[in-house]
Amino acid sequence: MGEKDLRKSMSVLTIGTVIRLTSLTARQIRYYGDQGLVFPERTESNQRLYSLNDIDRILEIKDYLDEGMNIHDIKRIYYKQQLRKSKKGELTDVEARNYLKDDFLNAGRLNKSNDFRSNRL
DNA sequence: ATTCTCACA
DNA sequence: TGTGAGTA
Repeated sequence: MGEKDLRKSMSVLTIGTVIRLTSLTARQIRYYGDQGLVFPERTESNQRLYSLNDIDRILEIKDYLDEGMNIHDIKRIYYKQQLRKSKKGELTDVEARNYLKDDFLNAGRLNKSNDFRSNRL
């Protein structure tokens, strides 16, 4: 990983900045984090801090949502992407369990109607 | 002035 | 998802 990428992964932007850069509401931005789609850091005062990479991902999520996908579909996409990145590490296995566990928990109550799993990446 | 969590007439 | 309340 180069220095440039390192800078892009530095969490230094407050949610206010993210709002201006993405035209999304604080509610939506925080929600993506709650769903494990982005992982902003936290300051000692519990303030969320986003990186430029987070901005890219948030913008991407926004597009996917506009294209009709739901949080679950997007989760699957990033889940598969990470499987490809780390071919078979122990960390992946652990994270895989977390993703699935989280998936099942949320699947228990809400939306059972949206069952179009088309976007296989 | 900003952001955070929580909850819903 | 919006929004208002009550904080930090």
